[in-house]
Amino acid sequence: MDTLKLTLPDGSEKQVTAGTTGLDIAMSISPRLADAAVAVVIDGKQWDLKRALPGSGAFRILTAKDAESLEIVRHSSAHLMAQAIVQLFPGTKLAIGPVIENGFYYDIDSPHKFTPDDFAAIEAKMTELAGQKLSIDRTDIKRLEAIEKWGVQAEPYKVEMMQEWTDETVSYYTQGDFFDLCRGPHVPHTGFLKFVKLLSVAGAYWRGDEKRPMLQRIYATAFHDKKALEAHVTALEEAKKRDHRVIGRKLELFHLQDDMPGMVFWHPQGWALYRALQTYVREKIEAAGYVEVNTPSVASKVLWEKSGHWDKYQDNMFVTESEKRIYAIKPMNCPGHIQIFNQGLRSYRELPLRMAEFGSCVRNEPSGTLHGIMRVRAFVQDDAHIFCTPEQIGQEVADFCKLLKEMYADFGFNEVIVKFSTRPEKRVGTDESWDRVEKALADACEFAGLVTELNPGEGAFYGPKLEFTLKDCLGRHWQCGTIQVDPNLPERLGAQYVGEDGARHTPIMLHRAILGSLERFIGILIENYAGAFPVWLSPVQATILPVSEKFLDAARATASALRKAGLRVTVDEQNQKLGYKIREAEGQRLPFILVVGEKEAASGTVSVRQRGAGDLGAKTIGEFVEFVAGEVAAKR
RNA sequence: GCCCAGUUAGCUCAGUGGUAGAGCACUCCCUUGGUAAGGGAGAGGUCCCGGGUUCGAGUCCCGGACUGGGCUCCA
Repeated sequence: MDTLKLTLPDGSEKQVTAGTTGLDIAMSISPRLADAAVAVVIDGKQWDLKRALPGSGAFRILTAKDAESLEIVRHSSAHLMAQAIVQLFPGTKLAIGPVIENGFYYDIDSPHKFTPDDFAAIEAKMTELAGQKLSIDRTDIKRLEAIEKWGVQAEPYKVEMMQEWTDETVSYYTQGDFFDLCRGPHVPHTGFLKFVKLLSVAGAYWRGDEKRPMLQRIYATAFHDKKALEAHVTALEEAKKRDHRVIGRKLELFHLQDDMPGMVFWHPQGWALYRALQTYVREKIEAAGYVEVNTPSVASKVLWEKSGHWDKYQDNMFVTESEKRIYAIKPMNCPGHIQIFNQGLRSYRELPLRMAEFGSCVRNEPSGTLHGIMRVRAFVQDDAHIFCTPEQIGQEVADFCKLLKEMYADFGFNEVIVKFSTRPEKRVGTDESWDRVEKALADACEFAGLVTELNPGEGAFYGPKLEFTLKDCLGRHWQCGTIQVDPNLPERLGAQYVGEDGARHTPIMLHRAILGSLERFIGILIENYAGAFPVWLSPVQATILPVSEKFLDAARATASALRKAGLRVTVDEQNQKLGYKIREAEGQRLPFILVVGEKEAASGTVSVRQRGAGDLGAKTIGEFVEFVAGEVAAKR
């Protein structure tokens, strides 16, 4: 009889006969371990507890203590949710139910229209099924038999998937009278699935294809224990409190209105923040050798035809007409920048030419995609186009990446993910040119020492791109920066320079943005800081509170002195007690609150209260200005 | 654009076919204050828009707009 050789985590070796299961081994160690075991890992592969081990190798038993066991619990929870839904709502057809970050979902097709009101009943049914500790068992079956077993009528989605597979056998898992096609592994019984919460219901196209049927997707999450589940729910509530739309209103940063969807009205406070951000970007790019320009918002159809936008991007453009000529509002700044490049004869000596613009763009985005100020129709990009030679791409991409990381770090974003997107189906330019440019960008990444994830087919219609995703303090991902290599547009719009050889050449154009859109980036900042902006960005850096109306003039004089020193300050002129005004200013999450009363007015000082630190005592105006300058310089 | 759900005072939200409500904010008056809510009075509504059912619609039905959660798309 065959024996398997297992290496346990402590390094010891164990010989077992073929056919032994993980559960057998757990049991031989201790019955308590056997009870707690979720699954095992054999030779790096997760494996059902009750399934005969497939071979020799490193062996581990997964319990709730192992992070990877949570995925298995969630995967099994998806099955349990499906079981509950099918029992409660007969006629429901199942599509897919994968594990995702922080939970899982199941896509279903049902005559019942699910709403959050159904969640309690589904959760109750799941709890009931979990309480029954139904054994979860795997069965292998010939794929063609499985197609019969499921049947096109009953489960068209499962059948469609199986028809596309090429494996000879597939597997399914049974719990009670429910079974579901699945690769596994799963927990041994439903008793592991007691801490589940349904979160939301949403539409989702079958296989993500907008031409296929719309299914109902139920999002949910599951944990090993009640405490972890509750902590997650609390975290979701915290994230909700950071919603930029809620904070934006509370801090009077901006508003949106129904009759002009996707357009932001910046209020004085929000605009101060916007300008602080813009000033920062300006300083950074000027130091990095960029020149700033500004180009018209509306351009003739003729230009968009030449650039290719009319063909490839028309659906997203607002088009208008005047005196029988057709115009479109610019959705991008690149054609405009080439118009500036094309004025006069350019020399290779001018390259690389880094042309920046806070480019105001308008894109007619589908209504369903709009979201607060994160996704709007009118926005400003911290855009720039670098005109360079093919040889300069590597250095320019490397310099750009350095600048980007430096700037993200100033906001406390230290983790950046880079994606490499290659040629899409809808594109301009020859395959040879795409080959060349994709290689140039790949080489540039290597030169810059970037680790990239490949994103095939996701490039812009004119060229391949890198996309930079930052992680905020809640661990959420935001794609912001991008750099795109474009040999096509300069060619189409006739950009040329005179080379060292005296001949005319077409430059390469690098489209690049670091923050992406200022609107979106501010949305991210609001949520990242929960409205408590660092002093250097804060719309109001300090507010001055007179102890009573008698000291209003002294407060105003202080404000005027601080404004002269370049600080953004306000005076709280409300006829209220000090405690009330402090409470309100704290609610606005301002970095500094300055109290001016009899003592301060007489000595030319302010009593400083710093956000998070409390009362710092009295400082002269000069001392305070210096203190703030230090905080600003440190980007605190 | 697609699926589902929402839309009531400036904001957050109650209101199951019969006289539109609360808290906060706002205005005025009193109070003139020392580190997270002083007191009183008042004003504020096309119940998203348009149709329909009904003696009667914020409430039920249909259509539309917008918002939200997602999907597709995307900065």
